[in-house]
Amino acid sequence: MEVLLKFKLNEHLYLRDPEQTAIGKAIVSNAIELIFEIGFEQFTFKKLASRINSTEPTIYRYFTSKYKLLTYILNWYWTYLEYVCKMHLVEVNDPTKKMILILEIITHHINHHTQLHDYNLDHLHLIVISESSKSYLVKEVDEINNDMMFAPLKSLCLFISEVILKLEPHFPYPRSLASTLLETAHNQHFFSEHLPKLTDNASRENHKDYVLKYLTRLTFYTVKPA
Amino acid sequence: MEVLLKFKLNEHLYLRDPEQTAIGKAIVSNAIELIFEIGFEQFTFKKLASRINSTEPTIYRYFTSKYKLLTYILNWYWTYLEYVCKMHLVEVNDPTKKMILILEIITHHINHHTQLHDYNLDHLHLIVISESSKSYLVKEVDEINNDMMFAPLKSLCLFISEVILKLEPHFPYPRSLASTLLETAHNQHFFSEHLPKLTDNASRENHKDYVLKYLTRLTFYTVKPA
DNA sequence: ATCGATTTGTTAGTAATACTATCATTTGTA
DNA sequence: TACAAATGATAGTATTACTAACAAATCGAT
Repeated sequence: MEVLLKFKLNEHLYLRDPEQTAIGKAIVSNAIELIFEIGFEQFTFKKLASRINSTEPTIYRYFTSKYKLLTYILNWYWTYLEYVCKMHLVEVNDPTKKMILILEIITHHINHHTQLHDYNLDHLHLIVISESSKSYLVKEVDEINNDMMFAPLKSLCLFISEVILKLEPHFPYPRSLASTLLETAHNQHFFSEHLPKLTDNASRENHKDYVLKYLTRLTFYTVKPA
Repeated sequence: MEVLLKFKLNEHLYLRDPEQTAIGKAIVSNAIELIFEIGFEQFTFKKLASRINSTEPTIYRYFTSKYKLLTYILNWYWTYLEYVCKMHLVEVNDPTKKMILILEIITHHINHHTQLHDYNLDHLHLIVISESSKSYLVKEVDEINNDMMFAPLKSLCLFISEVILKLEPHFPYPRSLASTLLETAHNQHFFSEHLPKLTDNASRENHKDYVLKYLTRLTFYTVKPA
């Protein structure tokens, strides 16, 4: 039996569902690799087309723009992350242990690289770190949001906030802390790697370990009552 | 006597110093307005040129690209913010009061809109919220950093980290907390306004007040010893 | 007030980007 | 085998991100 993770994502994200065809899957997985290699600004459909031995119009038949494709990839990631969190937390009862697991998952300490999918998760993680904010930091954010295109991120955030509330039922900022942890996981990793003066990681390495320790302090001190 | 704030910024940021000429100042102040109005993605030198009744080549004689111009604007902002922090903190001795003032300044609660400069600070604040991460979340971050183009942000971060250490001398993450506070001030403001499900501000308004309260909790709980 | 240097304006041009249209070909499916 | 759907090939447009070349305006020092 072959098990394969497939997430049916919001239909506004694509014209043709890329999960349904070989070329669609090639578009997404090669987009991840290409954005990883050259960054989102340099990434074009023309370059992607030539990488998969296809043509621009074919890619446009799946995605209307590179922003939509990026948002699709990010939505896949958020959906995947929530799935992994739920998998790991299902048999854990202690809220503290739950929270630690969540921090380990969002900093990519837990090996969730089972081959249940077609994408390179290490590269995807680095894309999320560098590019995820570009999907919502745009003038069109409200229309995009109306089309539910950030639903997976909101859902993950809600899930984490519920664990935070189990930890401390009267904590007044569970959602903000959840979104802060997700965002901070990204920017502290990026800073640790590229702008280390903005962090306290003097080692110039072990970015994931550093971020996990910092987030652990941030979380458990912030939530506990005075 | 006329007092005017002028910051001499890193020379790698421009070809010709925009503070030195009327057209240079027009480029920067109108760039702030135009980016505020249409966002950085839609912003072009051509549109900016027509807004100041000039031409593209003139702007290119000051800035080599719109990214450099954005980085210039952000550097002006970080330099300005550190200046304002130092102004307000100079006669305050209590570290807790210092820290509260810093949080008020970075969330734009303190009226630092004295007309000592040519720029619209409210618009600049909103640009910083939406666009600042785009200056460093690029593939060229390491070369840009080598040219000291993030020095003002690092300097501000260091300044805040020193106040954090006065609050709690053995706190192990003063720089990370400082950079987290700056980044979180932006993204929670943005979320509160555009993606409120990622926050606990149900009011759909008073974003600055909400962010200040949240950051206050985050800061003082995180730094204090267990 | 004049000369020379610097800055700006004008015009034009290029390569690349972000698409779209059209039609031929291939493929998968009933 | 036939038909629809997907893909490929080709071409084209408007815009963007620049650069070149030269003329006009301005500014500073004498």
